[in-house]
Amino acid sequence: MTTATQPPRHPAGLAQKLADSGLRSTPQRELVYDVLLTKRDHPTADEVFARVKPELPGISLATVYNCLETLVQCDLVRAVNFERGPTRYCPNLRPHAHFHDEVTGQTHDVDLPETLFAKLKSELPPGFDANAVEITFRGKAQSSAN
Amino acid sequence: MTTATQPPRHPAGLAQKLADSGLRSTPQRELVYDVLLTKRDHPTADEVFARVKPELPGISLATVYNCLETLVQCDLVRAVNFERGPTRYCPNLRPHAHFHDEVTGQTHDVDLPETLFAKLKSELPPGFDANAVEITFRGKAQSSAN
DNA sequence: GCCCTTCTTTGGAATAATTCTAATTATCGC
DNA sequence: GCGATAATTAGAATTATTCCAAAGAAGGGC
Repeated sequence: MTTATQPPRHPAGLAQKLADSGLRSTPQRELVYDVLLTKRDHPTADEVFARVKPELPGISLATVYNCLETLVQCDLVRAVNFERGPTRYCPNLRPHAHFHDEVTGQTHDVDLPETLFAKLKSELPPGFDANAVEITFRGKAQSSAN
Repeated sequence: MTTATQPPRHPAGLAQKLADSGLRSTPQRELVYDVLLTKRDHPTADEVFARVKPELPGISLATVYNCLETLVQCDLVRAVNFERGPTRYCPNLRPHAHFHDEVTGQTHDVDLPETLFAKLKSELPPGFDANAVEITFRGKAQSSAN
């Protein structure tokens, strides 16, 4: 048979962004990124590992951690922490907040107007220069739909 | 000599708040709380342990964790998490945000108007009911003063 | 004041998430 | 194809925290 390449399910941006940082595109990195884009439910490293393994059975958990860290470094993915829970990963790059449902444990993205982020930064006392703001809500969401 | 009692350096509120929850006031709890009130630099459990030990050499780290957890439960102290770092403790009960200085690693309280917290909650989509909002800034602070 | 129950503390073992390490494997440019 | 560099792997190590079972206080009723 001929060497037919599988169509990549991930945006072409990945290889480029990696190259920008002097890094290589690898099957592991592509697949981890793909998994994040496919089901955007803020999975933990363990969950990503579980989703990735069927497609690439030889992959190790350490590699999943490495890939996730790499994607975060390349600004393709955001790491989200809630209290002491395991780090979760989010491919949504727009500025947004997170809502943590205390009942289901699910994390939802909440889009907020840019102006609010600006307003928050403007409230800082003089001498404080923020380059990032993180906003987390905790409470109950009516519907459990993602 | 007479049994002169040391003046408690912690507010009388502690014993009361504990009693409200059916808990007892103990030297360990008093001292841990006192340490938090005395130096409000958002110490970790380890740091609290180190500050408490000279006064109560027999205290164990597990007890410090227990006491801190108790104080949080009684709403006398807030637990603050920043990324994956160890939990820090804050006796400031006013609603406020935290500014994490990337250079020094210090955490500063930032008072924000109540209206801003209300505004944030009002931006949530219908069906989302938040009972807490956490705001964390990350950046550089001009002065390293606490 | 003593007993009983309940609450606390304690030290050490256990756990969870993550990072580190050293060795193997893959990839790129020539 | 070769050598240098980068990436992956398995497993050990680390960190922060929680769990556990036993020993130690403390208050209430009598």
